[in-house]
Amino acid sequence: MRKLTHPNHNCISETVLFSQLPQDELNMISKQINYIEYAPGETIFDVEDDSDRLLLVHQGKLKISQTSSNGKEQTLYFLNEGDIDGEESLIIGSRHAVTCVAVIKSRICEIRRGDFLTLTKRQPTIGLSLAISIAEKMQKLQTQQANLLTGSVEDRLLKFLKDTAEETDSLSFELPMSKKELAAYLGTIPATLSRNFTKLEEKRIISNSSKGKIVLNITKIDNP
Amino acid sequence: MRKLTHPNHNCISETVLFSQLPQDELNMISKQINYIEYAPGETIFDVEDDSDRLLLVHQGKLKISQTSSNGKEQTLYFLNEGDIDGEESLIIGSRHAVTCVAVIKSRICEIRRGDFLTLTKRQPTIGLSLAISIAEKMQKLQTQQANLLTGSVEDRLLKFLKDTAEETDSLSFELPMSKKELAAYLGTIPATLSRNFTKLEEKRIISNSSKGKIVLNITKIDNP
DNA sequence: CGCGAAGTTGACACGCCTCAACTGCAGTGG
DNA sequence: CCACTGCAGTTGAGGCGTGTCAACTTCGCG
Repeated sequence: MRKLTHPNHNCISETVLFSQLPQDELNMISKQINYIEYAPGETIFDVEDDSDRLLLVHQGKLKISQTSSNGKEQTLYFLNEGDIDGEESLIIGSRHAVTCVAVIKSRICEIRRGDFLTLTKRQPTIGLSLAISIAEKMQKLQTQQANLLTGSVEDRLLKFLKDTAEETDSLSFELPMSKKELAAYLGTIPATLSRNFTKLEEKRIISNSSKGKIVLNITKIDNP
Repeated sequence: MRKLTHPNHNCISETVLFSQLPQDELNMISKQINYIEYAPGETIFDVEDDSDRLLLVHQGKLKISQTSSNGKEQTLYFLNEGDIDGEESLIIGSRHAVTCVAVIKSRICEIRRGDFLTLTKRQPTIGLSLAISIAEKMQKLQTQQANLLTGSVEDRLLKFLKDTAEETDSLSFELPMSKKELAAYLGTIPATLSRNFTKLEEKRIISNSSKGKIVLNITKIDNP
């Protein structure tokens, strides 16, 4: 990690969490944030880390994962440009068993818990914004994990591909991550994932055109 | 469901969510809550229900479950006396794919979303309380599901038994729910659960004494 | 070119789900 | 009071998906 000088870009004002605040308040917060660059693979925080802070992703991609009692690691979700994370740690304190690492080179604005708490006293309305932010994340996490809990790897993979197609607004796209990472995200291992890609190809649901491009052969994207 | 007269018991003031509010505010909210009794098996809300409201469980036991795309139902958690639920629906609107049913006869205080939103405008600090409440639930849910995602049924069952022993503060206890429900909670089916109970008995980890009582044979409860 | 990681493919075993039959128990009604 | 019914729970047989282990190929990079 490498601490950077204050960015001309203002992470704060672009965030829904703070967008309602008056200008002078924004200026105060700006002085309290750290702007930090992380190299690929670097850990932003992990289980033993107790320095609680809010993350505003300015550039790059982060991965949030969880390691359960038997030692297996499960990817929960990714953070991309503009995403916020760590809202819970602001109010509860440290997050248990959650790890955050940079997937690629990333630049992040960080706000420490203490600074945030004093802010909430001056600006009580921010609590509601925070609640909204957390609630949205919870719903996201909930539906993600519901998919993991039920259904086969094939089901999960297909659902992921459909979702990706929807996001990119195209039936032909590249995977947003490596297959190894995708396996961890889908709660499986590369070997099994590979077989399921083959399955879908044999069923003519996808075709694997040149250079890792995925083509979905579905007339109607019927996601719930 | 059966609407009851206003309870002499005040759900509101006992809830952390509202405990900070002044008395006159508490009185106002009290007029807006509904006090309702649900029979066992009755649905409090489900996927298609869009009447968003906060639930304060006064008596009884409720079950929150989720049905994923392939039709399988997964129990997420239970609500007991004093528990709150539906915080997310207050601010986001309806919760997707989540169902709530009464396990036994239950009495619940309900606050409608609209009423709550006007409340937050008068009392902005309540937003932070709400955020805390949601964040805590999110952590709970997160660790619960992490256990589901990894490890065998046997692991999950044993962990559940240990947790239950810890809660009841005794190595000898009755299951807090039927084995059928426990199966759904552990993400499996009764048949598989039954076999795993047998496994644990053969390993002398538990003994199934008279009348459904479980006895854990562990010198040290070594939960992480 | 050579190294290491990513990805693929095969053999294999095991856990879990499916289906099904059977038992035990509680509630119901004749 | 005792069949009848229905549901919870158990047990068995069987099959499929998935994790494990291992060998091999492919790819990217110094």
